[in-house]
Amino acid sequence: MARILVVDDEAQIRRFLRISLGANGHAVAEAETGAEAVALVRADPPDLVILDLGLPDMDGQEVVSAIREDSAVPILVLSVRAGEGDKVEALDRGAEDYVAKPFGIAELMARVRVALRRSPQAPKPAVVTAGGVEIDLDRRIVQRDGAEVRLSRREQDLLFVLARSADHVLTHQQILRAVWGPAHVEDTAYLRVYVNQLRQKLEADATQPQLIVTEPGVGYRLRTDQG
Amino acid sequence: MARILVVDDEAQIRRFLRISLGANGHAVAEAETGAEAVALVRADPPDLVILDLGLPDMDGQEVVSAIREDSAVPILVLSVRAGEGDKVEALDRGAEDYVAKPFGIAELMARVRVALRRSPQAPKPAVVTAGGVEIDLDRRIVQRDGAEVRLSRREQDLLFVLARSADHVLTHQQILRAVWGPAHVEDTAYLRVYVNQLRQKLEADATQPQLIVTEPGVGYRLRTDQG
DNA sequence: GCCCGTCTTTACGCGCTCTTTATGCGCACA
DNA sequence: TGTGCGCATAAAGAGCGCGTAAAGACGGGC
Repeated sequence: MARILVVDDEAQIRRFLRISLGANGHAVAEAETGAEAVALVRADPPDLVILDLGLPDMDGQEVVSAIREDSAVPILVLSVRAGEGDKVEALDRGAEDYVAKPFGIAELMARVRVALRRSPQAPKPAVVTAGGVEIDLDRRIVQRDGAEVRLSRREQDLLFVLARSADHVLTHQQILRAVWGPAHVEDTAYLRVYVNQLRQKLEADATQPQLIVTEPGVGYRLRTDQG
Repeated sequence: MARILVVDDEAQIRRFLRISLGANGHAVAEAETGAEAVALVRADPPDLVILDLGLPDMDGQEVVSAIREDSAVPILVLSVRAGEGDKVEALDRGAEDYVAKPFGIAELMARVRVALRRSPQAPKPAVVTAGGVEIDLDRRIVQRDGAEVRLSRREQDLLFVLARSADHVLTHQQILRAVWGPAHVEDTAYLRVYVNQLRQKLEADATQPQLIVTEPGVGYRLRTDQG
């Protein structure tokens, strides 16, 4: 799900975090020292760093700053030091969150989720392009060669369902259920009509579809530039 | 510096936060109840919400969810409940951070800074232009070809809701909930009437809308110059 | 109490969209 | 070569979403 770097000199804590994070589907890398952590982040930035302030080689606060110089990766600080000054310093140096030990694992996992959800590790392109056609999923706008294309509601629904699974085959049933609802998973006639209408409006040559391609006996697929 | 909404039923806490936040250069708005907070966020989203979970009218957790339905504004939760379950629930409902009372003011301010620095510092354009029409979101002023346009209360509400999501499609329900409240999400007749009135006042040719465009079966969208 | 602007509600007709049906084409298979 | 199936395409009727006007209800100011 996400790649997380755990920085702590105590093997026991690392083990505990590795298991907990792993159970939540994350890939865990580990570092024992600040220098090692900084080097790892620089070499291959993870999606999140969990950093214990008490490290043998350098002050944890310095590690926060050092990482921030290279990367904007979110940093979640762990510390036995519950003093307010430490918290303020770490947060102002660029840490995203600060959890005092001993911490509850449920809370920590919740805070990990928070940190990960606001930094979409896979910034999915909200806009799909294919040939001269541009599909803006966020704004629900479709353009062809720069000009906006007028689509009816059903046409839009169908196109966006395909676009959201760009370059993946969707079966007739999947599409019908998504657009017309579970009651119409058999009405493949709808599909043929509307696929055709979209092709008329979007394809350069509707008889030679480049955008919405038929997968015979299976379904349809929207082919993009990057796919 | 930033606009912050403080939600707490205890006047003493509100006062304390108002002074502390004000000293750091923030503009503070206040709400005593959950319903009031949700309404304020909907009407004019602040940059940050500081929310006490213990409110008289509704469960604080519900307030988090209600705000999340309308807005992505960061929410910092305060609570006397230090239980892990409460923390996890609030964070998973979409809160950005959770601070247990009693809290240190220095730590709280540091966490406010964290929440603000990652929130879209991108100063949203306080003024939206489209064709000859200029919409000043801050001052709630609308001009057409340099001349101020008189709009009724509902007309303003509707226009500003659309303008705040400029170039994005808003569904009938979203608009109705924002302007007329949750009880009228079915009254699409309102929408037709008021959209038409705005077009009469703002469009060059009300029969060929360039500003407020209809998305058939979905909703409406305000089209700007930059969009 | 009256006036005027605003909001709400109702009514109507046009035009688009959805649905449905019919027809034709190409391919696989016997 | 005929048959059947899946898909493409065209077309037409029904339904309703939307624009528009206008009357009634409401409320605030003088």
